Amino acid sequence: MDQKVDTRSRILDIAEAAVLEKGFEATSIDEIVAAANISRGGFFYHFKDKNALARAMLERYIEAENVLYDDLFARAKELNDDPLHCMLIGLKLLAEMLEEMPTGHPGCVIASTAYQDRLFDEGVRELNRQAILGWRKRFRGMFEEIAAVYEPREPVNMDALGDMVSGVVEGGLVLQRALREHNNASEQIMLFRTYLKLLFAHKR
Amino acid sequence: MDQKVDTRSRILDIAEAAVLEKGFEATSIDEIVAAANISRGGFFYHFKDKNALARAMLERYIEAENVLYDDLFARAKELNDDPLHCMLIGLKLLAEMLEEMPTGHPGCVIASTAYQDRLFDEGVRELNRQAILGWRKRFRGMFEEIAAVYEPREPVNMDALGDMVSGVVEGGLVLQRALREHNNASEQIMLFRTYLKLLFAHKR
DNA sequence: CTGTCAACTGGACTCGCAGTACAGTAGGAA
DNA sequence: TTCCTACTGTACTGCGAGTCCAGTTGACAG
Repeated sequence: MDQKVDTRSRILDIAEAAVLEKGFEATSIDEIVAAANISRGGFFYHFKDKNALARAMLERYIEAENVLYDDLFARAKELNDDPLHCMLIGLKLLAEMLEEMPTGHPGCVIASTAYQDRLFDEGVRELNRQAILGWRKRFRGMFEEIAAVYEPREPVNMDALGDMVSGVVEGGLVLQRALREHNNASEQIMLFRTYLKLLFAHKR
Repeated sequence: MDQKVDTRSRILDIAEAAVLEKGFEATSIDEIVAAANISRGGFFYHFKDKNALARAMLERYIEAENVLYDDLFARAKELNDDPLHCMLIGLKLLAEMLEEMPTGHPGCVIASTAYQDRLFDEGVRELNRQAILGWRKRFRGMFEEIAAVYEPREPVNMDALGDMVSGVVEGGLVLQRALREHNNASEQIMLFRTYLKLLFAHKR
């Protein structure tokens, strides 16, 4: 049964790498199977079909991303307790992290999934939706803490501002992929950071 | 020969609608052929393969988007000659336009293409790249005009700021697609607008 | 009136990939 | 010894992309 976990997650590792590099559609099951040194039957033993694989990958990816954010902002909080500065430090860390990734960035699976929509079933789409709503909640919470201390210079919709973190990252990754440059996402985050500095300039 | 143009652009119309709704991969040639009332042979007479179709669609789409931006900011300029206010009005118009689209928005083909990368050949990828670089140039130009009149409160990279327009739109559309909401893109644009207001607050 | 050409039709075929079915097997747990 | 999990291996279906090609239709040119 350790074997099971082992093979399953080996498939997921291989599939994730391939999908992030070439896209879901361009990654064939035969290819995964060959790389994992298993038979086609073995693959379908673990995953009913490609949708099941997509779902499992998304779940893992979202989980990892959440852990990453938890971690990042926990470290930021250690460095500065003020909610605004914590946010700013966290974003800086995020930008640095994105920049350090040699191949650019794995590229967010969310956008990829969103744009290949009909290839996936409702389960995958709902997972995707919940992930973004989760990030909205997370960041809105943080912005509300900031707004409790700093009065925004201009009125903003907190949900939309929360979404803007995801949006700026996703948008930056789209640019990065399309342009074949490697620091667009981190630059976009840095611009967003100065936005926040301007928006929450003075304490209440 | 009118027939040729006619059929070709009918294929493009049908393909574009299908691709924006379901994605490129999920749209089969058989399906396009059926909707256009032509034979498979007829399709391949006009387009060598699916890549040629993608290229033609992208060209048309980018051209249309450029015309749209020209138009939008020309109207904005009529309303206010000041470069900052022209930008702000243009973005407002863009946001309204996105919101008025009943089905959400056709969804930007750029992001879609970027994330299905390996499905396309170098020609398609390069087209995509050039489109984004074109927008970067356009918006950077506008921001430089603004910066000549208004001093930015914080230093910003003008290329990155130019990219941010595309990024915010793309990112907003990704959110919109994934969340199945319909005003995320326009909300994101409005947030970006208040960013610009804060950034370029006082005249030199 | 004839020939040419562009714009198709229609059918047959190859190939790669997803997914199904199912029979068989190796190895550990009860 | 038996049962179960985690596979292997093979064979088959079906779909969609792309190829090949022979034949048709209608406009226009000489």
